[in-house]
Amino acid sequence: MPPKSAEESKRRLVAAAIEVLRTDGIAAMSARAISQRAGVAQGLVFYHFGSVTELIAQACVTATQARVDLHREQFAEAASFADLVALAREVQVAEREAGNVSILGQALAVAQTDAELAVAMRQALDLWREPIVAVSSRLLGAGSPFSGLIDAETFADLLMAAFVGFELTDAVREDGVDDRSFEALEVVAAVLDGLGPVGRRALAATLRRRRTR
Amino acid sequence: MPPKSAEESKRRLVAAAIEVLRTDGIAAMSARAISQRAGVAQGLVFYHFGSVTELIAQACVTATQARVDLHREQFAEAASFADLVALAREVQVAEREAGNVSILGQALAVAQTDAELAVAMRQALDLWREPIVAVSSRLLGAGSPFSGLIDAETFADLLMAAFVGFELTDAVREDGVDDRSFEALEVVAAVLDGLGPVGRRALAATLRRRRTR
DNA sequence: GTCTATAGAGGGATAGAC
DNA sequence: GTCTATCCCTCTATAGAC
Repeated sequence: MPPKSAEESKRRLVAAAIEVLRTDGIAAMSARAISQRAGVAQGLVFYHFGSVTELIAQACVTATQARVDLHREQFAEAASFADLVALAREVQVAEREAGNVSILGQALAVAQTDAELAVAMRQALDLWREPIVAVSSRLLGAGSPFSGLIDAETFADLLMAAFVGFELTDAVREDGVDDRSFEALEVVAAVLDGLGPVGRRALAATLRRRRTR
Repeated sequence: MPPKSAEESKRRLVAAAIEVLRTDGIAAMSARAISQRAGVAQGLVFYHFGSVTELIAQACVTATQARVDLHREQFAEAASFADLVALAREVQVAEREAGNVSILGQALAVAQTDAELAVAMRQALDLWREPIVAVSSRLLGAGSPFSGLIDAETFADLLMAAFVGFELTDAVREDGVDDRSFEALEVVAAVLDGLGPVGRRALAATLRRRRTR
């Protein structure tokens, strides 16, 4: 059998790492488990990546990049809070299917006490952050009735944190995906989108009161 | 040396488990590491708890119970959204100090693929959930201008998810605790609390439009 | 570049003395 | 109830053949 190419081996290992993380969890991650699923020798993990941690790090970033690209057009189209919630719901379903958010959550947990993995997780989170900040800027930036209320970057960070936390907490519930959460957010979005001139004036007045206090 | 009591050994093991989880992370959890820090024989982990996982599970629930009790009075006093945000900030600081939210996050990650641990994590989350639902009910329930807008339980679940996600994502950032997030929430809370009659009417009108659509 | 084999450490869990 | 000692397994990482 001719030796496979280096790129092919690395690709298979990265794909296998995601698969193992997805199906068996972070506790089951090992060079043996990953290389076996990849169909390559265990030693290649260290030859190509140096350590298991580094393989996991690269796998998380690579997988996240692919998932973000998948939703890029949808992010570009969202133009209201209702759109944002609908998008969040679609992304939640799609990413739960692919297991990517769960992967991020599990890797994040390890990254709490692993500086090397923390660097990679920051990169992965930044990949999601970029399109989310773009949407948030459209909804909260100049020209919107919420301009100056909340910083788009801060809003995006809160959204992402909630997303990760939702995925982790939801998995330990017995009743599966909690549709009520998204329904509640839909109501909030409808209110925010539907605020007429009167509502906006009241909002502006409240903000003025707060600023001059 | 006289043998210590069973209760004392169990107590020490539980405390040591939390300590190891807090300082070295979930990846370093082992019967050896825990028993060494507890100053007892390694075999006692299995004698008293049956398995390392079960010890971790009980430790998480016990530790969470203690932390929740610590904040109970503050929860009882919160009567506005501003109070809620201020409370969240205090809890965030206190729990970061104690590392309890980080512990929950890491245990939750493992619980994604460990049914036994998932049961314990549901119990731990429910301990936080109870006082949070109580506060949420006061803010969103009958008599409030938001009555019927969002279910208190759903709101509480979202809050908790955001809290866990915030702790996990914040830890991998280079700039530490992001105060801007809480400042942003303070603004939102002030708006919600400060909505006068006009704002509430506008809100009610928006909700009516949505319901009859 | 890929493979097999293995060293060396650490882990879960149990047996049996006290 | 607690301890020490141990079995057996899995893990990371490396060495060396091809």
